[in-house]
Amino acid sequence: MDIRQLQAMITLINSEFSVSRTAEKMFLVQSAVSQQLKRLEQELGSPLFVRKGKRLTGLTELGQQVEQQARESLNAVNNIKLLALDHIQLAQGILRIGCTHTQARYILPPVIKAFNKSYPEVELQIHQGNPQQLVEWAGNDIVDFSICTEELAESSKLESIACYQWNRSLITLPDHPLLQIKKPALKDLCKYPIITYVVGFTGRQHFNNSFAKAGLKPNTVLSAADTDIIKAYVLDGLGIGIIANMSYNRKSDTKLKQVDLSHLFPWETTRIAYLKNKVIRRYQQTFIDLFLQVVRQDDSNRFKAC
Amino acid sequence: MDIRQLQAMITLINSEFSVSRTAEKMFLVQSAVSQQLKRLEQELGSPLFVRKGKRLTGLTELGQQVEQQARESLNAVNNIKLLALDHIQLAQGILRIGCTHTQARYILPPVIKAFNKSYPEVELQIHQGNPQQLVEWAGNDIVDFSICTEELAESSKLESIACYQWNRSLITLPDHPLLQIKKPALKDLCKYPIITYVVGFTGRQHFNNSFAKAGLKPNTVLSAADTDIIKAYVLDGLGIGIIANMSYNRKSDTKLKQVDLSHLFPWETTRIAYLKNKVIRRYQQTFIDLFLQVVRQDDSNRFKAC
DNA sequence: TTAATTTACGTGTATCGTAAGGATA
DNA sequence: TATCCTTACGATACACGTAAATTAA
Repeated sequence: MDIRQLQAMITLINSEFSVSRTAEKMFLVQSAVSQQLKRLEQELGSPLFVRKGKRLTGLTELGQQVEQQARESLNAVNNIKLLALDHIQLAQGILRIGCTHTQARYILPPVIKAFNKSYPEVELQIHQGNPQQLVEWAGNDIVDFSICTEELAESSKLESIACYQWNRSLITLPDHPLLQIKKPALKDLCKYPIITYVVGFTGRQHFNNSFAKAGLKPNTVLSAADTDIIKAYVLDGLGIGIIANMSYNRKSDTKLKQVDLSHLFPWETTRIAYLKNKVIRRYQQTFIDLFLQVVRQDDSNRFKAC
Repeated sequence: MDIRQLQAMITLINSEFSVSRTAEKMFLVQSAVSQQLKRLEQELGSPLFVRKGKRLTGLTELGQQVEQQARESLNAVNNIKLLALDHIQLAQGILRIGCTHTQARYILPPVIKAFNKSYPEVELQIHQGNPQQLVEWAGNDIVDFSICTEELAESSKLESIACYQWNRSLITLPDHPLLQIKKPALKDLCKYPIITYVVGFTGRQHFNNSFAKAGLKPNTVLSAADTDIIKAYVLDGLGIGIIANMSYNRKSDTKLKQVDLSHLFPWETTRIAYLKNKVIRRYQQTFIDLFLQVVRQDDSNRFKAC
């Protein structure tokens, strides 16, 4: 048995069973991959793949069992390479971070600045996506970590660290009547058109639940995946905004007033998630440490430590 | 990187860093292994082994980290082979069981009889040893399972299933004065010379503790690793025997009287231990099932189910 | 037909074995 | 000196690429 054979099998699975795309990804010709897969099946004595004529369409029962072990084996082999790279002290490489717009725009900048100072040779990649994608990417080793608030329970492949907790704030134009109320209630919010996040993003599910539990129906006129859009429409007078409180910036958002709403909604926990059993390189650990440091030392009262 | 290179590394570690013995075990010449190790180190870019001139003497720091991952990778590769073998329905192979004399002599016979009936093609090996050896053997894949009462907490490599609980019995010649007492106390036992297991075996540690806690000192005139020896000396009139209660056989031990002592000593748990993460072949699972079935259906009142 | 996979065959690379060269106990 | 490990070199095996055959969409 050969590592490349196992690699071919896993790449094939990750390529929807297309041998030619697997070959591309492995920098080989199709026939080479075809042969590798054939040899693997021959050595094991049973087919691993379901075939429709010449096309591969899926895994046999044995194939599914083998897939698990193959992934573990390849992961361990990859860990060996990572350990060796780290040992040579090469503070070089790529750091792939998955996150939502909110993270990329409002939390990460100081972290990335500090990280780049420590490891100028490491290429930083920010992969922006929705929570489902973030989990998928972390699980399939497309990114090194994902910074997630939702969907984490889904994947047993992932481990995660709780980083901070946040809640929501109301943002309005300076002359809005809601600003007269010190602690607005849910039913106060329902009187006005609301602009907030789309479902699946940034705690939108819990947002909905809070109203539903109170028997209320908010008048959500617009949903967006990122806070900048919400702010723009609030400024435009379309309605009131309800955003994650770390997205309000006292200094730059001078045309918007902010009111804390943490008495109305549950606290959300943001976590860094990464593949279980995967070795974490030194610079990756540094990134995590910096991230935690930044959110914990932040004195803007935007997050709560865990 | 190549599986054989990793295999060479692990075999080397398991051979006290002798390249020549590693080569023998791998059915290669020394130079081939030497080259494999060299290529592995070259690819990783740092030495894995500490050298004294040309001799290898140990692992570098990196080597130790790599060893962990290499073992995981090889284990997964081996699991793939096992899964494939099991899939071909080959009810053939070897089943290597580690156990003490007590197990081999008094518990296993009916299990082995039943197993052999189901899988006549499987070669059964009983590796008899002391509890420390049993744990070591299971941990290094020298045996497939070990049946252990002690020492299990030691190794985090192992998983185990609780099988049954047992306690001790007194055995004496038919005319012994102790037989007049219905429930002998510890101090009663101290009046007579005692024959029991050597330290490390069959609950001897807890045996000692029970007396120590009561401030008593038993008069142990002879210790043996197996019950047959103890019985022989009791028959010889050397003293009273204290043995595991599953070792007394009502039918064959007619010249010895037995008194239950479970009111005096803690219950011991016997477990089947096997390597974590290792795939269990179908016939191995059958063996475990048969073992559990036998001890749970046993009506001789010798064990307690868990 | 087009796109994709398998099979056949020749080439090049990489690993093994032989044998010689050093190093250690 | 005897044992053990490394290096050099030649042979062999094996995986890859080219190209033709086969099959599905």
